[in-house]
Amino acid sequence: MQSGRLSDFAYSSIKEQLTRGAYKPGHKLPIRSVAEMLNVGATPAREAINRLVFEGALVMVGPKTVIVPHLDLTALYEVTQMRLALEGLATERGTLRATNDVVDKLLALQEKITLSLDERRYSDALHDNKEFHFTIYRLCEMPRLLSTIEALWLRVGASFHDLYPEFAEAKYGVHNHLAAIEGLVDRDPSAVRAAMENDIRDGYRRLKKAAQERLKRQ
Amino acid sequence: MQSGRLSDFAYSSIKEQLTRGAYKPGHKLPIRSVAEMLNVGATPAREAINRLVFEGALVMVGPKTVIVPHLDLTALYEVTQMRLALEGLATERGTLRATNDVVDKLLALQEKITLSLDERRYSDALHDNKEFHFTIYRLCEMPRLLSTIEALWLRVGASFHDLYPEFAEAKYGVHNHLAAIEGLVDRDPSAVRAAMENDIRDGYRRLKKAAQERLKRQ
DNA sequence: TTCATAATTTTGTTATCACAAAAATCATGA
DNA sequence: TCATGATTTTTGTGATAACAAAATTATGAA
Repeated sequence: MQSGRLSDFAYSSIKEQLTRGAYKPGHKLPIRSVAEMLNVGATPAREAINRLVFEGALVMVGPKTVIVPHLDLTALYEVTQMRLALEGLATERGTLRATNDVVDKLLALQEKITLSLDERRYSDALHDNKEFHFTIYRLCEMPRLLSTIEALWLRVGASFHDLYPEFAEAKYGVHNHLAAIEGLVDRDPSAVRAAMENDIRDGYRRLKKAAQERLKRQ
Repeated sequence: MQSGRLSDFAYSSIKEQLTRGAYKPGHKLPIRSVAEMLNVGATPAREAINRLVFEGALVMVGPKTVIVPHLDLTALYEVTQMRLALEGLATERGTLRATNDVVDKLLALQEKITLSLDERRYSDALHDNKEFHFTIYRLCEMPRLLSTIEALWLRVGASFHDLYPEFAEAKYGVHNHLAAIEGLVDRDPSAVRAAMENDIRDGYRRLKKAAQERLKRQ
């Protein structure tokens, strides 16, 4: 179940819950409740929560209240800009180190994604979509860059997770992913970057639209 | 002296020490020592240290040993690439919002920097250099971007701080800063970005060279 | 001296407790 | 019904102690 530090276990657990959309925006995360739920003491729970606040995955709305962040279009925009810059960098660097094995893996992933979308298994599609992106980003072998990008994904993932299903419906991304794969085959950094940027921007627009509609309904 | 949370106080204190180069690379930071030095309990000290480890400003070299990172050219390169991407973004966005007041402030800062360099007050020069950069970055009003950039500065600042004096000697940067100011006057985003990128790259090269020479000497 | 090993000290982690402050609940009056 | 103030509960923070494991030092043999 858990190995080593309880703080890390608590951190991973909450993070996992967040990326699975287990908590609705606004949901409170008091230390003692988290501690009880995970069967750990207050100290590891506290540490995990604070770390997630530092990373921006959770927000403090009062001196003693940490919640799952509400939809925040400003944050979404800002994170998108940072994603374009950093994932663009990772993509260009990665393309130069691409191998045929990676291309095959991406093709397989893309087939899985398409299948998942057809069968409306959005959660699976989103999971493999993330794997698709990070398979490319991992190529550049820049661990610090990678962890920064991961933090950005978590940031929007937390508050926008429940929008992803309606976001995935549109099947945006398929075309961009295929373009990215073609660019990788050609070892053409700027082509792959353009495809990935397009993917990020499409996602941003779709997510923003869904968020605006939801905000209007309430 | 300290207001509110002791953890934050401890965090800021250590961070301050790091950016001032108070600790040599390899210096150990055991919880209890830090706690005693800052006159706080173990909990705040522990929290501050862990946070700095997460951010990459300190490194864990064993299950129970946290040290100030040694010179690491790989990390320097990686952080530089991220800086180019993120500070480039901040610069372009900021340029669009530049005002004459900001230009005046930058001119004043640049005069201070030049004076400090002439009088060999490198610490002052470096401080104002940072202020110069962040005065531009603050313009875009993207707080999440800004804090990410700050973390990057801290990252290299910690292990490369004692190289900055010999780095500053060369007076690199002056020309780039002036070019940036001119670009701001013209409200020309890509001009300012080019100047800032050049500044970052010059700094990287100088720092890398100094680090290599030092590594050779030992 | 050098290296492996044993003894000792140091250290990180976690649970627990006390306290002050914040948040929630309730009561009251218009 | 709603605002407002008082009361109760909940909560984050920080100190402390116990424990296991790591780091350090001491030891001894080759």
